[in-house]
Amino acid sequence: MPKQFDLEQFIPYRLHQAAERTSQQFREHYRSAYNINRTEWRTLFHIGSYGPISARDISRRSRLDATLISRAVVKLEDCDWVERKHRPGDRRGHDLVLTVAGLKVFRELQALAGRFNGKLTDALGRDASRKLLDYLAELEACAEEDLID
Amino acid sequence: MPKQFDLEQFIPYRLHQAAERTSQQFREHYRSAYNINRTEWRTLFHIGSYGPISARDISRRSRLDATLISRAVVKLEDCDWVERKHRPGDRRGHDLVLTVAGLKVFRELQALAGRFNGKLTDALGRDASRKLLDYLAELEACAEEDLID
DNA sequence: ACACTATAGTTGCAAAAGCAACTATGTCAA
DNA sequence: TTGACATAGTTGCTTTTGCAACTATAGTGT
Repeated sequence: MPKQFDLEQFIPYRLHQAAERTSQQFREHYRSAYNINRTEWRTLFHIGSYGPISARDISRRSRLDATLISRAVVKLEDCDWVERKHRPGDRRGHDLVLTVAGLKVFRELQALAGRFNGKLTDALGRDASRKLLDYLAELEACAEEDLID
Repeated sequence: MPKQFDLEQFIPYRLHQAAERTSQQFREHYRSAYNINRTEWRTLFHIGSYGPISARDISRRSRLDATLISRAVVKLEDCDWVERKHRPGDRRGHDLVLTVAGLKVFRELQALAGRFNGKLTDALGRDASRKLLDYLAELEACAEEDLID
């Protein structure tokens, strides 16, 4: 290995550890308060933030498998938080929008996420937080290329 | 929400996205080359890097559920990459060590991980990479505290 | 009209992860 | 000693995720 490879400096590993730990409390909250899982809150946020939007577009944006979004939408419909309407003239996809109840949940979770993120950002410092997001964007771009010989 | 909360700036979300994308190629490799999963390579790396070590200590270090480590160790034993020995005087835990074959796999994957990480580090720059790891450590420490309310 | 291809979404199945309950062993103090 | 508690690990079950195959609809070219 080139210069003593150390697991603790392996970026994908460390990113995953940091992601797990920083999201844990947030996950506990949306689980206990709303009985939804990660895919479901993400789907809710995508519809709330970018809707009307199709399941396929949520899948592309979030890079989650279309299957996951499909099931999440069914669940969110069952909760009466999301409605789907066929786009006029195309019976394949749907436009997904939040219901009034869904919007309420979205706003509550969004406010919580904002405060949550605020604490992380404050702890790190505004400048470092911005740099962190930049680094992450660079890494994501970098991961498009071939990283294995 | 305080100042237009944007999903794309939600640190836990972005960390997870970056982790997924940067680890994808590495995952594909250890899957196709060695038929192991994430928990298994991590367990292998912990034993290779820090062994002899108990399953419980791997669980603590990696923050993976003890169940996962237990099953991973069984799998790695089946591959004849890991051996377990009772610690003298305590029949509860075991010391886990790599076999010769396991060491070979470990070294190969370790070398690959080193090159892989090197490319990420080079893309980001040495200085930024170091800062990134620092930020991640800070965030992980921060996640120990109460971030909700 | 017809075949061919692309798109949107769903279903079924399998792998992976997470949780609670369990066995077995060790520790400690009354 | 023995009773309470702690530790290490395993088993069974459920949830979550991931993949491949499928239906249905739309577009394209001949």
